[in-house]
Amino acid sequence: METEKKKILLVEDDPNFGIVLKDYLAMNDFDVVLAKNGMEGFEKFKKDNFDVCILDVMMPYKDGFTLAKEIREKNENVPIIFLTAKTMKEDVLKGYKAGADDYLNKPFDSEVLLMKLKAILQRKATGSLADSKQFEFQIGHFHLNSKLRFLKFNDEEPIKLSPKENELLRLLALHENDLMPRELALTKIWRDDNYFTSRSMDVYIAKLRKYLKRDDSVEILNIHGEGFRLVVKAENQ
Amino acid sequence: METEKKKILLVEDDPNFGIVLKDYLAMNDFDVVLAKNGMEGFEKFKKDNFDVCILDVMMPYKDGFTLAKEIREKNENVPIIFLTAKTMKEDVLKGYKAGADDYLNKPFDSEVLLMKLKAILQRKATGSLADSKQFEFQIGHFHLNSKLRFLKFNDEEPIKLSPKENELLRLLALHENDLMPRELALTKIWRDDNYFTSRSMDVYIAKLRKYLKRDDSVEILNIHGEGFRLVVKAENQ
DNA sequence: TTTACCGTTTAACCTAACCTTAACAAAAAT
DNA sequence: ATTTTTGTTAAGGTTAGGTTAAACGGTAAA
Repeated sequence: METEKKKILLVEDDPNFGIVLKDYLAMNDFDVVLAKNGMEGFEKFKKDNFDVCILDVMMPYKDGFTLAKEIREKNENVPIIFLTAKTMKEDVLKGYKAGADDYLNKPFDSEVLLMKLKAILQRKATGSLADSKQFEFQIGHFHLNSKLRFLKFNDEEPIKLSPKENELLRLLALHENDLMPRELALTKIWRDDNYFTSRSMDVYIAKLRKYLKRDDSVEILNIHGEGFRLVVKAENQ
Repeated sequence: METEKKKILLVEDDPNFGIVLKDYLAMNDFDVVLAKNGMEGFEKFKKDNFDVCILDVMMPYKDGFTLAKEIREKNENVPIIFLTAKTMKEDVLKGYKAGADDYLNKPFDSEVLLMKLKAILQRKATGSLADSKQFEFQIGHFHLNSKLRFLKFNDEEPIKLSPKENELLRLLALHENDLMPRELALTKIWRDDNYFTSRSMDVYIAKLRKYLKRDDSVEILNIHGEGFRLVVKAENQ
């Protein structure tokens, strides 16, 4: 039985918004610690154990992204949610979002935040621990947005991905340059490991290869009998 | 109760335009202080408390970005709106980094400026957690007034929206450029998530698409099995 | 009361999206 | 050489979504 309140570190420089959000989360049975800038946030993070961190990206002195990196050095697993301005251009945010467990555009719907918190804590509780949901990736010249299910190559029209394409590419990206075992994808995405699901997966590998063809520095290699490897060759730029 | 007029610092080097804009804002119940260059702007900023700053970017001696940085050093929270030439793109990004809350391309629609001012002041007041409080949206060239239930395209006759059309578009606008999950709309608007309400929602999506067709830069995309996405493409002309 | 109107739901039909399975070719392992 | 695994394309079936029109139900005008 888990009767303890979940602890949230909230780092937000706007004092009005910070307090409103803190109260709202407290009302919904979270234990919230509010820090009003990146430095204070990091101090508070070191002194306690948090279940989730919610970081504003745009803060003076130390932005949310920098803070996230420091937090990651201390703790690889704690889920991080970024709050970003809606007016920021996507390419500006690309870098920020990569490495996030989730993000929300400000202003946002408080119910959506609660949903996300619930989902993240649920995921952690059910033991799929290291699998906290990172869903944006830079893959060579591609940008994968796994939440909106699209793959963008430079400035081209985004390619829409089907759920299976998306999950598979995401799993490969999580193991970038490393082995992504067949069995892992089959159990995680297909929920069953048999001849047919295995063949189905091969079909999806072929589809992904077709998409990724436009960037020579990216390819999916097979390791016979083991699985696949998403290889991103280093560029000179 | 907030009966005080909101105080605006307007920094604009073109004297004609500056005076016209000042008068227009004054007419709309703002208390406007006009400065005609960056240096004068900073002096006036130090001597008073402003709710918003509107800064022209291109000014002699001290440009708007530089001024913004100085203002930020004094006050981390005051909202800043930039007025920029339409052709600038790099500079816009630079502006965001300096901590802009919004920007407008010159020449601009004075009503749009009012809208942005209202939105920003609203956000500050409510801490932007105002999912139930935001009723006006700029959607590309459209303006949605969700309280009065109309959608206006440029200067055309406003389109009257039915309650369902209105709520659905509002929910999409709240999630602009992001996923608006089917389930969210169904539970929030239809209060029930079943086959029929889902089909009903699709009908309303079709209606909204028809309205939005007159602006090429706005569209409602479907994310199969997940929900919809109101996409507003950035203008480049 | 009847009629007209409006917003909404339901129905119907069609297309697009998605996933699996089959089939055959190529590569790797035995 | 034979078997197993993988690469790839295409056909098939299922479900979700796009769209239009008719049916429904409530309310206001006649």
